[in-house]
Amino acid sequence: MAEHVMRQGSVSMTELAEIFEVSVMTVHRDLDLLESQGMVRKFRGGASAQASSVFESNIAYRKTAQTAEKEAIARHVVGLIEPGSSVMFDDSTTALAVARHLGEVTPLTVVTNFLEAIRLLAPVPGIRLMALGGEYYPTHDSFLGVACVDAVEAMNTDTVVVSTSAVSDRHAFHQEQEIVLVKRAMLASGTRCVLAVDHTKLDRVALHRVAPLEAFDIIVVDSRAPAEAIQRLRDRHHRVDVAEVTEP
Amino acid sequence: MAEHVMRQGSVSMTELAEIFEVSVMTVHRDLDLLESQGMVRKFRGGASAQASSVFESNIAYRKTAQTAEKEAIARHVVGLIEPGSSVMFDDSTTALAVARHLGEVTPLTVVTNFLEAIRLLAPVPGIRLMALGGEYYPTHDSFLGVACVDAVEAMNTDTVVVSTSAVSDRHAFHQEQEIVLVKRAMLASGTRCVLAVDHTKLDRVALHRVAPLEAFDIIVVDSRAPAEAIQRLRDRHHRVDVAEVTEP
DNA sequence: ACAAGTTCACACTCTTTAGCGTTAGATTTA
DNA sequence: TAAATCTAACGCTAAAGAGTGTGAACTTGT
Repeated sequence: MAEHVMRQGSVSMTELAEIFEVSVMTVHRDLDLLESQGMVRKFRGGASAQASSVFESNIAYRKTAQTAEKEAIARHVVGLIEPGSSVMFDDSTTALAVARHLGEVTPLTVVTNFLEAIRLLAPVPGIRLMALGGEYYPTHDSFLGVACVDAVEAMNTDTVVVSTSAVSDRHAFHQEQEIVLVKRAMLASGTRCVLAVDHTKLDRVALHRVAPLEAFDIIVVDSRAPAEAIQRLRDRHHRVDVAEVTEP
Repeated sequence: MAEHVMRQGSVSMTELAEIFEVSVMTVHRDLDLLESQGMVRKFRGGASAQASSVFESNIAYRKTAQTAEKEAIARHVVGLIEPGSSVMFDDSTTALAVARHLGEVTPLTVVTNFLEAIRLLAPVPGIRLMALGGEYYPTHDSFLGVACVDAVEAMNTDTVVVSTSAVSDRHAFHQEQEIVLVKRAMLASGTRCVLAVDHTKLDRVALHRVAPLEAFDIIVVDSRAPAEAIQRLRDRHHRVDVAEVTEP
């Protein structure tokens, strides 16, 4: 339903009800949900799409996008992690995919500010979980802010895995300042830093520079990335690992 | 079933199966669960009770104990909190009862290291949630350790609500060092400190002293506390609030 | 003031999930 | 080795939950 609102830009309640063959009440409920997630805006009589920049940074959307690619990247990243070491990662859906596989490389110390990952890893045996505190941001389902940056700076892990919303030839970018600060702090406290991004992030930019690509030791992309984009990164002396995507 | 093991000290599988009229398989499953929660010890053919000091500090047990009292205390404590202020609380089941009611006094800033409370409050509108990071302890479902103490010390809230496992005439006690350190830090960072304990905690001691009762501005107990115990606390110039227990 | 739009409360259906027992196979003890 | 005990796998049942629709009450805009 969200997709239909996106395409049309603006749709009326009754129109949506007819298209999906459901009652107006259900349309209301679903749109309320989408609105609370920041996907659409509601107004009397209908709903309209959000600016794309807004909803692209929204969890509900991010979770559904490029799942196959993220899964592939996650599997590759987990292979880079050695049992017994420590890993820190941020509040990205790519990191969440990584988290799902961390039970396979125990024992492990895991540090994160991402609540969903905390929920996921808390019951896993063999994982020593450290949470980064901070102010809770519902739109990201994670803890950010000064308290979080402080907590990151008090730690050091063997591996840091971060993902950013855009990557050019020279820099990694993100649109939100709060998140940029946390990611930067993470990069400073990892012995080895991994940038995990799917192919849709390449050759794009966003408002804030997170860091130059030299700050990362390894860049992991999925195999749907254009060969020439990968080559350009390699030409700049970056180590680029390509994760093979299996599913359609 | 846990209670029966406690009373008998040691029981055989088949005996339990007959008493509760269930299959031996079910007894196995339930005991495995209780064992993973640290409530009992299993051996071939049966199970035995844990030392009482061990299981009293165990979440699974604490959650089921004195729920009516905790509910009454929680309602009273919530009444002490003003909308717009900030509250910090620890990983006690009493605090969890308080958390359930915090949605009634919004807007509010809430700080805690208790994962279950975080799960509970994260979706509540009107609550600005700050999480205290640290190492995750499955037995308490909370974040403790140096990182947590540091995080607490970096904050200041209007009200601090803590509960301890034992309270004498002069001190509050707790049996675990990690938790004691966090509670102490919390007491130091609250403008007003509330001690919330049900009547079973009174006139008891535990291994570690958390703080003298002077450190608390208000002590909240339930109405099942012996009148003379309350009087003794009041004689020492403590403000003691009594929360009326309604349910049986 | 009226009509369109919205929200609330309740009931219904369908899916999911938790708990239990049975059987069969593995492990341990005597 | 034999008997007892434990574990794993499968299917069943009952309870819980999510999603939906209906009608009444309320709000908003013209």
